Amino acid sequence: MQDRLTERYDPAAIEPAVQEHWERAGVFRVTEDPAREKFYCLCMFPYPSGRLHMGHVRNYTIGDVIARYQRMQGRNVMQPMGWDAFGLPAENAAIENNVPPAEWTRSNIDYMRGQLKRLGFAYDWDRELATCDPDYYRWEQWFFRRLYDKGLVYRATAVVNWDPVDQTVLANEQVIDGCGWRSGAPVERREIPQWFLRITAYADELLDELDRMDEWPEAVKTMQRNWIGRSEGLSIRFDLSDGSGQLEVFTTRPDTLLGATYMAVAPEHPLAIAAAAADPQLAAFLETCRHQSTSEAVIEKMDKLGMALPVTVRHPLTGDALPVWVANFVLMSYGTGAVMSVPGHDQRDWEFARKYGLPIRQVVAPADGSTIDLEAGAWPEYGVTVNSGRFDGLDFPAAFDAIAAELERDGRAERRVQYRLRDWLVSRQRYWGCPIPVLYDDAGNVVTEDDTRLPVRLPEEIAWEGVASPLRNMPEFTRATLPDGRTGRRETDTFDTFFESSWYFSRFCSANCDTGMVDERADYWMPVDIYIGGIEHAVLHLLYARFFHKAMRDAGLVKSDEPFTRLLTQGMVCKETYYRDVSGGRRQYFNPADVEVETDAKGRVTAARLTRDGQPVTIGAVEKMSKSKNNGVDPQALIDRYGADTVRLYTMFAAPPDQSLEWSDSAVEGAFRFLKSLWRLTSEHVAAGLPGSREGAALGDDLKALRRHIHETIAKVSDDISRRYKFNTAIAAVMELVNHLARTPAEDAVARGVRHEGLETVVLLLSPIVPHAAQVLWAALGHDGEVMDAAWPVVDEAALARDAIELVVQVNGRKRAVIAVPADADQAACEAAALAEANVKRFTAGTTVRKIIVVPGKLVNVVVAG
RNA sequence: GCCGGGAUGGCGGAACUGGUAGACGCGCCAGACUCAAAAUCUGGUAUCCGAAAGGAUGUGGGGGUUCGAUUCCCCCUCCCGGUACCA
Repeated sequence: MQDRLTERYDPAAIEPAVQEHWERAGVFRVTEDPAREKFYCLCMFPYPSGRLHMGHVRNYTIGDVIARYQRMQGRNVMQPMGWDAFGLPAENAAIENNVPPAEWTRSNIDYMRGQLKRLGFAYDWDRELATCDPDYYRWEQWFFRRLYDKGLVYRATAVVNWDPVDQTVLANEQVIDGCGWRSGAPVERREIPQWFLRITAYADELLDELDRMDEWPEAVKTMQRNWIGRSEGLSIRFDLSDGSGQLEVFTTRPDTLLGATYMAVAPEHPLAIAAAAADPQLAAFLETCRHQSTSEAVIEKMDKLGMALPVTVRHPLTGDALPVWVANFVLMSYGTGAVMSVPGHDQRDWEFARKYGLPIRQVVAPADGSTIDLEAGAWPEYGVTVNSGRFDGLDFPAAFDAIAAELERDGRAERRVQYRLRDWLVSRQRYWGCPIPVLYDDAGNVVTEDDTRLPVRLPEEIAWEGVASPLRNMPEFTRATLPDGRTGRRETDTFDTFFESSWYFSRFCSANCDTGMVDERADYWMPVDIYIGGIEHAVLHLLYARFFHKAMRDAGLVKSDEPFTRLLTQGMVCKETYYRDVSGGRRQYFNPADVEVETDAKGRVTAARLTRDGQPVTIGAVEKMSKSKNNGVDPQALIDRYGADTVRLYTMFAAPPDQSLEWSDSAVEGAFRFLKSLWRLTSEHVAAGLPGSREGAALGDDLKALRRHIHETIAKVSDDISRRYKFNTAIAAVMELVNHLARTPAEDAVARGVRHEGLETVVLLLSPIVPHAAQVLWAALGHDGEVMDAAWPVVDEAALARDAIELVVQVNGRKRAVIAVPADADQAACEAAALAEANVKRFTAGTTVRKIIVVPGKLVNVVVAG
């Protein structure tokens, strides 16, 4: 390590040298040490899409800052990294470039690993894993069998998007305006048998545990609670009028039962299908429904359409005949595929009833006696029952109980707890995933794979023809001998990639274990102390991972109830978009790197043109960096130009981690400028020789103020990093300190001593953020060893003492003056000083002082009247 | 549609528990250095009035609570994330 500073800050020279030194010394390799407090710091692992994007840089810098800070607190810190390597983009690359997914994925991993190393992240690379590696996925195949034996796995049919031209299943993302993204053909719904994990068996625990997860953001917990959607209600069976059977529905509002005026069933409901056989018009309607999206967002936004079925049901209380309709918004996969419709008290039912002339009845009224207008819309609030015969005049719980009791007595209903959460569909009809380890005998019966025959390897040498998974056409894969020696065939579906990402954090603890899924080392490291990743994972990934962890716990594999003690959700990285309208109403997007922006005298953006042709482009919205909007800024170009430390510093400085970040190239320049000036200040300081001890020397007012600032900054930055996770304000505080250090002359030994203390503090406080520069500066300031192993600075309470403080003086809440008072001034003294101030007198003259509010240490507010 | 989040100078953001709105940085303007440019340094920079002192206005819009509201409550607009096969 160098100990004399070059005059110029040259990241291209120092960063590779420092990284090489880390690598040689193996400083990030960790093992279990029961004597030390552990800290497991984890970022959501990346999908190896090709190159790092700014979202990755931001995510991993946040994690690295926290990991390095915890290390300086003396903890045994583990920070691993791996690859969420299965997924759809690899198949798209295979189709587009005719390169096998395995090859594409592994070369992406190699490139991106290099980029991560170039950024200087403190990872223990010995623990690296890729989920497409058979040594990884064999254990989830093994665990699938444990879940199967426990009854937590089952096979049932589910609806998929089917592309009739490409003869393949499409992801929701691949369906654009109801058509396949490649074929352009209208997509069909198709029901096929698929594998499910019984996550609903853990619904109550997943819900209840949220109350004890104090270190998760409230927003994420609320979203998970709503997603699980526990509700208590009544399951009611309506008799079909012709006596041919019953129609079962679930309702959370039995108090509105007397207001039910029709029933609605899903297009796939047996009643609808039966009726369509005799009615071509109905059959045509069901056919249009068959082309409907499977996505909730699309279904809920489309026109609500329906048709009457030639059947009625009997109301269980009144005996009235209620019509049964088929409606395109009722989901077969949710509940029983049928709902009772109460248009008076449900807005969607109201709109449907209005559209088709169905009756609307009021059966609940506001408890305060006010009236409602059912002509204007439904009234969905809780109130008191009306028009409900012998059930009139009851509030919600009383009406619920009375109606439930009567129906239960007759065996027509029972109270039930229902969840919005559905079981986890883990089958994917895709090639690039972990093979589901089951087989079928010649009669089609399910046969689970034997542990001894695992892993079921995904063939990687494949010829990709067309767009469908090649597995189905590979007899060498599908033809199999069953564990008992009979012939059969192998399942060609693969797991949802959320399966892999649901347990990788446990595997990191015992990454090289080849005798089990995890070993006892996981008991030392788990749970993860802080998990950092995008807010877009608030529900799906984080709920699946919580469930999987509990399932592993119940299989005796891990000990903790929850996998992630603390969660930090980062916002997205955004950038302005630039485009031109091209034919067909489409837009051609241009990358910001290829666009020049014009500004007016105030720096306001007025126009943008394409550098290539000098012609204008339209300035679009600021959106999440994405391929489709072509607004990604390549971090590599910035790293090459400014170095890793500048990129890290800028991403941490630009916004707090949980907010979205709008990328600005010029602000990166500012971060670079700051590092250059810190470098220069330090270099000038050490060039004059290191100062001796300042022990015992008295400080003047300026130096006292500087020392106070140094120690206030230590307190502020420590709190910002460890409690608030506000790295932007931590950096701002350090910048202020550096400005203060630079403008305070340091000519004599005492002043040079204070400056030395200040520079040491700055280097330590910044070292988690800019570790390369900090290492070199630390050495230059006269220290041996790693700055990351130096102790975090400690606040000197004595340095914080102040003689005088400033108080704001307000008159009627408006700031009129700032006064200085002794730090120990009492309330009366503050009031007197405030009232004596000339500008305060101006506003109090000729008025009566009603009261004076003194907020100690902050302000005095004089309330006057007249 | 539903669930969650957000909106503050020209821009990113700060104000942590209801107490000085705009810290820090970018940009811009002026000046210094320079033959010149770059780099660097110094000063200014919410808007309006004013030479200044100071004053008025101002945190997406409308209302409310309070001595005092970016912060708490109610209503609304727009933007973003998720919506179960993108990861």
